[in-house]
Amino acid sequence: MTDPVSSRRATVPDRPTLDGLADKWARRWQEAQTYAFDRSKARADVYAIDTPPPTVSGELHMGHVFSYTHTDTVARFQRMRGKAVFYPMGWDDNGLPTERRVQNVYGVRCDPALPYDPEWRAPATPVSAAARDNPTAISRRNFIELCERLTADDEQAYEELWRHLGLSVDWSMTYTTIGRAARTAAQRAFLRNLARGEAYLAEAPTLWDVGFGTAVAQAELEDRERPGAYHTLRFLTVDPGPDGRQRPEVYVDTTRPELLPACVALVCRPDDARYAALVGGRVRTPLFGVEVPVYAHPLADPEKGTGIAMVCTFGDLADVTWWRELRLDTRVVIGREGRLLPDPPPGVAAEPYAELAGKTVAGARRRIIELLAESRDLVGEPRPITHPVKFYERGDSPLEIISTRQWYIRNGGRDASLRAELLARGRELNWVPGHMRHRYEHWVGGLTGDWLISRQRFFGVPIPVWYRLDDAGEPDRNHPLTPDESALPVDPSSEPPAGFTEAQRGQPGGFVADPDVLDTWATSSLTPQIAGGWESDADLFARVFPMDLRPQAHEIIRTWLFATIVRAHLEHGVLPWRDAVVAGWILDPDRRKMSKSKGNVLTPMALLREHGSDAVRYWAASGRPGTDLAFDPAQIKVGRRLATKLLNAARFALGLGAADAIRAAVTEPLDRSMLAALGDVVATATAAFEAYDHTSALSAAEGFFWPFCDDYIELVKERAYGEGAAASSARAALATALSVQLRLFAPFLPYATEEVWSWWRYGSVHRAPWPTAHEVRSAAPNGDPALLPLAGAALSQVRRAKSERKLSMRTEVPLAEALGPASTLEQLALVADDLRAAGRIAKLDLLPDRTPELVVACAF
RNA sequence: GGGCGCGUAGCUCAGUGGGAGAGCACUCGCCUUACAAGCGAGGGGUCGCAGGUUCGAAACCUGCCGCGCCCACCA
Repeated sequence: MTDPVSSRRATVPDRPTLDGLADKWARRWQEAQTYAFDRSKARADVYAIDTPPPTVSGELHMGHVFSYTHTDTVARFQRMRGKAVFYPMGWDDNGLPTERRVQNVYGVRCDPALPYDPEWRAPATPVSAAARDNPTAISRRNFIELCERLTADDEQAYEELWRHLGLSVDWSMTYTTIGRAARTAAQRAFLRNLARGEAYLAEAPTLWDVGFGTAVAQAELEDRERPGAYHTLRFLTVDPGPDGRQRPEVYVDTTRPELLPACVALVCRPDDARYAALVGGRVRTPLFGVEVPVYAHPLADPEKGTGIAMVCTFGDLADVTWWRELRLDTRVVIGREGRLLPDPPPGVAAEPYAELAGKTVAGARRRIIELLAESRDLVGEPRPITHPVKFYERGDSPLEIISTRQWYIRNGGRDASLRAELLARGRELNWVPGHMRHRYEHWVGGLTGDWLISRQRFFGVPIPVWYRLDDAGEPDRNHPLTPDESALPVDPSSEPPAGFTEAQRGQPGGFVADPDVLDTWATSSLTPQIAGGWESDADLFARVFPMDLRPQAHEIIRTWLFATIVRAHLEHGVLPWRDAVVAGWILDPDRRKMSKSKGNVLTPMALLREHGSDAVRYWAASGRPGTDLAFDPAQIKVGRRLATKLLNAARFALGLGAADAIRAAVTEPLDRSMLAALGDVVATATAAFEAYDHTSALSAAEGFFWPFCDDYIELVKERAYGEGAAASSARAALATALSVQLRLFAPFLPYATEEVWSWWRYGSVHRAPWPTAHEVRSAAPNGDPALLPLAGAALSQVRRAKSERKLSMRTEVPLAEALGPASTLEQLALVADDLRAAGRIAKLDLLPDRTPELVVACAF
């Protein structure tokens, strides 16, 4: 039997249409719980997906549609193969993107010093640009309420889009990264890291975003090309030595003259003869007259500027390296607001510094250039350059480096053995495509420090820690107070630690809360644990963890993928998943990365409504993992054509009575040939899906389907109309082919296939078993796959004869002669009746000939 | 500066040692009772360039050119 499900009389619409299918089936799938995870299945029978929770930042774009469709095709394939597919959705609503959006939409800023105002109401509509520039200060709690309100609206819209697109998600398992489960998991994991010594608190130079007022991590940096200028400053040597052995002055190029009061040394390369005599001596900074040492260090680049660098605390990461390795002094001048501090650092005279105090970096730079020019310590004119400047990837102003106290998690950045373990995890992971592994290797190999996880922000998971205050009111940061895991999640800023009362907050002998929140990656690095019920649903966790698949974008290998591996390695000692499939970009038709600002009219929902979800999914599925894909409306139209064709071909086959004939014997050579070829297609598509090559699976199915329609159906049409064994053979083959092809297309075109399935089958095609080559071949044993292409080629020649004479295809051919090798003609004889019927050939002669290939000559 | 990937028809892309392909676009036809939102036929490429390996290279090796992405220490 080809199908265990008993067939029923087909009920086929007269004019099938794609319109309205998404609304109809999305609702029915929800009602029928078609995609519900069956948690009675054991781990071996589960396929678990660690879905990327999209950032809740206003709108999903076509890039999301692209990559989430890929994952959905995999989920549907695995489900049809009999796996219980664990496919939750998450929303990443925690963190800076949400805060920024709240600030912009409502024209507010958070001031944690303000009291909560329960009467305060946000503007009902997005505010003007002017209001954004002069934001209203509101309390932390008011601010968080706005974050929650805005993300709730967005998440509803996101879900609607995903449902319309047809993602086969189990929506009962949805999580958010600010939700209770995520806060609990993030705090629990942090506390365990702390208990094992993997999390620690340290005071150190930190990358600092002035705009957001928070520290950021190495993984969140990006370089941007910015205009700058070299300023040549004149330093005087303190002691030129006997006979002026050393030069009396030295010229130093800097792009940041405003950091002159923070200068702590000059550095040149050890082998640089120009400055060799200076090394070990001291020079005096211009304007401030501070004596600083001159050192040699291999990091100095003789090609840059004058070849000798001014080291400041801190202008860039090289300064940090020199400061640490050369044990330099610390002279801090830049504060957390990005302005020069009111007081000069130790050893710097108050008088010229007062000219700079309180100014922004840019303002201080303008003023110090004037001062240096007046004192003739600025040599020549500033020379404009363009150079890469470090930014927080979501920030608007260049990062500063400020010494602050922060929490870190060990990630191998300072620990060779942990780094080696994490590199080994990367090699253990199955990367698709394989070359994406390099991104991981290089990132982990190039780490310069541990993972900074604390953020001086508001809408995030609070760091679950308090500090005891001594009698002088000073916090004891060496012995943080932690909650019991059973108390999680906690908000230390509104709950006291065990053994204290709220009245003791901030009092000597009492306690104080750590004011910071966790970086959003410190939560989203736990998505397998959050979604899988870690420590809250042990039964579920055992069935889904470690997961099978992590689908994600390549630009967050260094963040999300790496951080997730770090957390699972530290907590569970395993990889969090077996396979990582990395999606490519969506490009504009002009080959540039598609940007939200340019995406204007291309909102996903508008495209889904205009072309239909199956059509958009078809376009998305034409991109393979790791490969960029141009947005192409023409491809969407092709997808729509395919889905429409599927409806019409099915309508035709079922109209012939194929549904009732599905169990009849397939006896005719052409029918057996078609099914033999289809068996090969099934084998190809299955192997492709197993290798996450959904594109090849689709093209195999599609490559079969069009000739099936244009040649096979045309060839058997006349026979299938008739009576007897030959007719029922055609109808049975049509029914089997339809059933198999619907299932092959189901992962890509879930709506059209489900619609057709509903005309004649029971249940959902998405719960039907994935076809097997064995199933198809046993329905029609010993088929010769070559017959159908041969018959198709012969028919094509007849069609060409008519086309060249500008005749209708229904024109009768009085006589056709088929010439070719005897063996070919023997094969053709097996399908000659079908060929005559389809070509409207009155008389067909088969004439053995020395022509190497079949030639069909038509006489009219 | 380092790494990774890409370069095949006008466009979007398959093809990894033996016939240069698909879809779209284009041209010419066809009311053909599943589908005119359809069908049939056709034209179109020195496979980025130059060497090498091989009986044979779009494919393998080397170099170069161009494009993209990721990373990199702001003097």
